[in-house]
Amino acid sequence: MAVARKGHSKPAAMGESRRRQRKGDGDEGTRERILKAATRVFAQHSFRAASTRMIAAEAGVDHPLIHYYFGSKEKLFEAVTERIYRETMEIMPAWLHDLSRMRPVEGLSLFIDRFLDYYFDHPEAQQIIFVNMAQIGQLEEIPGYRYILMHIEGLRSMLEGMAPLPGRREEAESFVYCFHILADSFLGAKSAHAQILGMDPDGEAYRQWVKDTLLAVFTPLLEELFS
Amino acid sequence: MAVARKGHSKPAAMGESRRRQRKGDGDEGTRERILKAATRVFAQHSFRAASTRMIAAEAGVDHPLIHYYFGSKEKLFEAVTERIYRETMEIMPAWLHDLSRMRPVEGLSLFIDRFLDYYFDHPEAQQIIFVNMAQIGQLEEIPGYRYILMHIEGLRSMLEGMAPLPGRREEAESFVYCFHILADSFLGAKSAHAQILGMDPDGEAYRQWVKDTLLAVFTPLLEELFS
DNA sequence: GATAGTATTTACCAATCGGTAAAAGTATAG
DNA sequence: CTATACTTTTACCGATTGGTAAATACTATC
Repeated sequence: MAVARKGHSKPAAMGESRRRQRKGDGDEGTRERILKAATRVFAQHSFRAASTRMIAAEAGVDHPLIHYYFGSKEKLFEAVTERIYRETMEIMPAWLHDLSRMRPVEGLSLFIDRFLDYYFDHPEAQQIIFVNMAQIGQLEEIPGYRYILMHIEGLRSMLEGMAPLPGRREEAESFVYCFHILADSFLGAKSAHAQILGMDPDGEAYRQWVKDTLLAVFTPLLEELFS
Repeated sequence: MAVARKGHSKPAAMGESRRRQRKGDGDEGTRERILKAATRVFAQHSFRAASTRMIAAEAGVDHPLIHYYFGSKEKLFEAVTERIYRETMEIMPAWLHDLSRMRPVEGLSLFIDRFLDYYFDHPEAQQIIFVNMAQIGQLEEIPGYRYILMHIEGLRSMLEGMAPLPGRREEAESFVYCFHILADSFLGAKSAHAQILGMDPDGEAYRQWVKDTLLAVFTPLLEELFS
């Protein structure tokens, strides 16, 4: 008779034993494949709208495996948001590298390039934030939203720690906050913006439009802050 | 035996016959109560995440009445978005009244006040746009998204027709588009922003923050456009 | 009061949801 | 080979989804 576990066991023990049973899939391990599939699905649908069956199908596994490895939809979502938060916090400092020795507008341009480089390669982060944004602060409290708030706050505090942010404090804060919110919309709802603009959401033209638009809006404010 | 209709009949005939059967509810008519309840529910949940049962409960009716009056969830959503689009298009010109004879920054300030006055009283419009934004342009095509796109486009073209929008055309377009996207986030996801800011989403402090923030970001750009 | 047309309620349907129990498969340790 | 632990699959549960059929309630007209 199978043992009835509560929660789930930690299959990460056992050293190196699960890494050969997959077809031609680059042997990732079931847990990792579920996590990656969940990241993709949660990037397209809010926590409520996403279903464990969709994630299982995306990962090519049977849906009970999700509960075997993660226990619940909530905990899977938490694992996804936690990883994204951690990875983003690791990469963020690189975006600021050498910016302080440049002139403000050039620094902003380079920052936007680095920022867009990363998020066009890892769109899920901004997408997950965007599709769940309307639910944050609402009555229904979902574990994992915590990491979304920390993500927003992390980006904000990093940008505010950005070398020189002089001028009136309130305007500097508006600069940082609005930059993030705008970028989150352009990257998290890119298919909508691209459709409105008549562009391919994954094409170079859209990327260039995002950069030009952010520069056009924030350059005057930046120059005012430094005047 | 009851007649099996396909679709649904048009209960709007019969002149004046349904307006007395409700308790103390201000006698609205069932159809109108469903439409208003649907507007509230669709403002909090995306089209997919909202359910006809939630709407029926919100309206205080049995859920088959939704299909009796509107035929399907899609058509109900379409009715909601169509009305919001129509009402917004009607009110928009008033936001621009007398703005052209003012100095740009003062005009922007007054415009923001009128804009926020309306959307703090009618938050559903921006909320519905926001919670469905990520799905627009995606594969799944939902009737009613059309009105959302028309809403965005209408606001954009109205603002661009705003008396003088001089300067480089691209920057003027960035101004208008980003203003709308930012405002949509501040109003459509106000509970999230308010939580991040530690404010009450329906309080005067948050409204003031929105105005100050929009002014801080767009005043320098506006002045540059007019220089 | 009978009739006809509208409005509402009751009872259902198949599909899908998150989640669970238990059997079946698979590998390793002794 | 056997015992054991881990992994995967099968089969289910109750709840909810959008939607429908049919019965009932209501109201105005004749």
